[in-house]
Amino acid sequence: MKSALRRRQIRDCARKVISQKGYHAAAVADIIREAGVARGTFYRHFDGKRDVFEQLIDEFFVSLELGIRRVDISEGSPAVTEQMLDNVHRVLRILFDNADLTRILLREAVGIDEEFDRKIDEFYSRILSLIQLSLRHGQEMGIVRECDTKIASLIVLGSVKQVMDFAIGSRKQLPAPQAVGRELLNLVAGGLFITDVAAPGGQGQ
Amino acid sequence: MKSALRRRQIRDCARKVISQKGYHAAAVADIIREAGVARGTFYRHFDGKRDVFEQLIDEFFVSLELGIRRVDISEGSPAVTEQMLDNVHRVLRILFDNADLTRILLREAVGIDEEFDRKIDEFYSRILSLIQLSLRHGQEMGIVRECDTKIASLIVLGSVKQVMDFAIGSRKQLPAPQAVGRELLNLVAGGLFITDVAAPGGQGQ
Amino acid sequence: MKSALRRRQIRDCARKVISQKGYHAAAVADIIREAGVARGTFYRHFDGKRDVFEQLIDEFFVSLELGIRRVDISEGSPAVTEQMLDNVHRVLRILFDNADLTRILLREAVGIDEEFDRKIDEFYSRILSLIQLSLRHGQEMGIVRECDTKIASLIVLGSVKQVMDFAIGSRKQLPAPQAVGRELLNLVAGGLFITDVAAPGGQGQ
Amino acid sequence: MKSALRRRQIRDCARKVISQKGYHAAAVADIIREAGVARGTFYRHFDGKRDVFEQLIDEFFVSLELGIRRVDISEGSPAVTEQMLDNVHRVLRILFDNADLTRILLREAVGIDEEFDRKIDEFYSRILSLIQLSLRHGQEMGIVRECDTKIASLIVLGSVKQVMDFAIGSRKQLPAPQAVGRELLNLVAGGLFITDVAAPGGQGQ
DNA sequence: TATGAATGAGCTTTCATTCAT
DNA sequence: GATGAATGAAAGCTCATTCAT
Repeated sequence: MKSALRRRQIRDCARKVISQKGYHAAAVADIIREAGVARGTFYRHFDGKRDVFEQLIDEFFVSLELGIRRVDISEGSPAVTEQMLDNVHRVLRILFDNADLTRILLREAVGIDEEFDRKIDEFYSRILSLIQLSLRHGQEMGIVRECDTKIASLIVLGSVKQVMDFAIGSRKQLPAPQAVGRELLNLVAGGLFITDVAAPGGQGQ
Repeated sequence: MKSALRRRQIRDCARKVISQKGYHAAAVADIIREAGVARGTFYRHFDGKRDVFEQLIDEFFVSLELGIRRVDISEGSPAVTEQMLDNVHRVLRILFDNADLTRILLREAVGIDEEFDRKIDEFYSRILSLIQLSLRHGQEMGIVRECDTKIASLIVLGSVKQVMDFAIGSRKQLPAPQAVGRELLNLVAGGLFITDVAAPGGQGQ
Repeated sequence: MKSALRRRQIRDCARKVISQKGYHAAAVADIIREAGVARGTFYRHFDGKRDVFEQLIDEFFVSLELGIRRVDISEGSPAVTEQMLDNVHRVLRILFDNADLTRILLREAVGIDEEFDRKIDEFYSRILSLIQLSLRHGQEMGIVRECDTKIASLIVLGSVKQVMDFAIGSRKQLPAPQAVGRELLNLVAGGLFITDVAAPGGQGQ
Repeated sequence: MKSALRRRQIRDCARKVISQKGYHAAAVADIIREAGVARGTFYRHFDGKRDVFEQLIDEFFVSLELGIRRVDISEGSPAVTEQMLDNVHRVLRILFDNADLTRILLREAVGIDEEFDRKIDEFYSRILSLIQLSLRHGQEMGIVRECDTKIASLIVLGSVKQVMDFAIGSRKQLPAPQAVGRELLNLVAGGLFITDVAAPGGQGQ
């Protein structure tokens, strides 16, 4: 059981170091220095730098996916709208509470190698499917207007990612997650801004 | 003048190689092999791998920023809505026409090093300012509803990025830019989907 | 402690290789081949070629400076003349016993770079000060005739260097240090400025 | 004939650059920049960096060797002592007047490669022979006392080199060559082995 | 003759990983 | 399990030299 603790300790240090220096700039030497263990110890617990990193990401993926509950459309369950908003809220909270992992996901996990890119693509694909499913349910229940739900889900995802990226980037101080959540929801979920574009599809672009 | 051609040739090869293998996986050796020139030739024209890469990105930034025109609100100019839509269209076209550079921008230029991150952050900042300015103009003219224009601009940017990322990722075949543009505009610009979220701001999350 | 041994082993090989091929011609590859270690091992123990070289020189400087004892002019101490001669003898012995380092100092450590040149200049400055001090003491005691002790010390140093350089250069076989020492002393110390060394070596060499 | 001028111009620039930066640090690029010519032009006139350098040294050797006249012991010629002193004076003047070449000879021409080392050794050998010959003549005429003329000549050479090295090294300002020459001569020539130089100490050092 | 773009051998250095203790 | 010295493939880069124009 000692082993599991060691593993976690090293993983935490890797998380810290990588979120600060970036995946490529973070050397194994940095991680073990931070953890106060020897090189060999590191390799006893992980297959290598990529491995710790992958575990970090995997773990975060699990957290996030656990935060997203499938919309329950059976009798007596809460309003679909509310369930969707709750999902967004939970996810935002996880992202805010794990700013370093969020940073890693958005900024460091990109472009590691093909296989890793695929893994991340697959994660986002699953997220997109869930969003799309929710939107479809909303449409079925007449509370989401007709649209290409594929693209709509991309917009939801992209918006969350960009807002989080901004929140992370502005080092000064993170905006309160509640505030960000509210704004985001008002805009994305509540209806956007250009009030009078009557029949946008008509413009023949 | 020959020199400029050579430089361009190498830059084009770097563009190809990096968009295929990624920044870190692409070695200078790969670039010069692709270009069919000697090592020294590469270093005669560029300070190093990072330098070509930076030039690639810089050039792309210029293209993109040239594609975004400030909204003209003087008498007799086209409707603000139309100008905004034109901007989105032009940018989408540039992104689609330079799928490899777009891929590089979205997937490879992230996490190179701190200085580079800053450069990209600054680019996005400028873009965000332009979007925000347009939205403010729209509000002044009563065609964009009241909202936090900062976050709204993040949503516009994030949406475009995510849609493009998806378009790039689906290797099979890129969706027609027109189609993507239309959908995106309908949704982002025209108003979103959840029809009846009455007063989401009230929930005080 | 193993580490210190490795370090010494590599340093010794560097000493051998550099004294044979010269600083510039000696590649790190040559040193590690001689030492039978991997590239990484070399860089684990030294910052680079310059670093080993500097350590080599530093170490030699220490040996040499340890060989030069300040002239003791208190009651009951050996004659100043004798102490001066002893110093020259000790230094000559060290130089002869470390012919390779002497060669490195005289022939390879020159013109490496500005900083190194300064380091060597400083070493010689210290030596010159010691020589000058001895001469001054000799003058005070009336056994060294009046002269510009600054230039006199340059002459002593230059003579030793040139004689050693010659000894090293004649690859065939080094002259016996005793012989060289005796000649040198007779001429520099005995015939030069020390006025009353009546019949210094009996000239019989 | 234009060609000869070009050659000289480039050689002069090489002289300047090399004396400032050192042989290894001075790149061909530095030399041609200083000379304001193209790379190809440089290689049209010289076989390479080593070649200019060698020419520089060769030329200096010629100057120096021209400055040393064989001692004339025929009837009616000036006193041998005077001829010897004249030689030293002439050489010192050349060295002082060409401080940059002197610097190159003493500090940069050492340890270039084996062949070059040999060339320089041979130069010094010739100088040593001339010195030794003078000393022998002096001995024959009873004005130089008995000693090992080989080592005595090394001492003369080493002294001059060291004094010049010091003069060059003290960047502040070169001591007047006359002063240095006088000091040097008083000590080396006057006080050393020449037995009957009546009152060399008188010249007010 | 002058030019300067092109060459490429060869150098230093890094760092993820292995393995004997 | 822990250690850290050793490994060596692989990368970036320099610069003296060549050669087509």
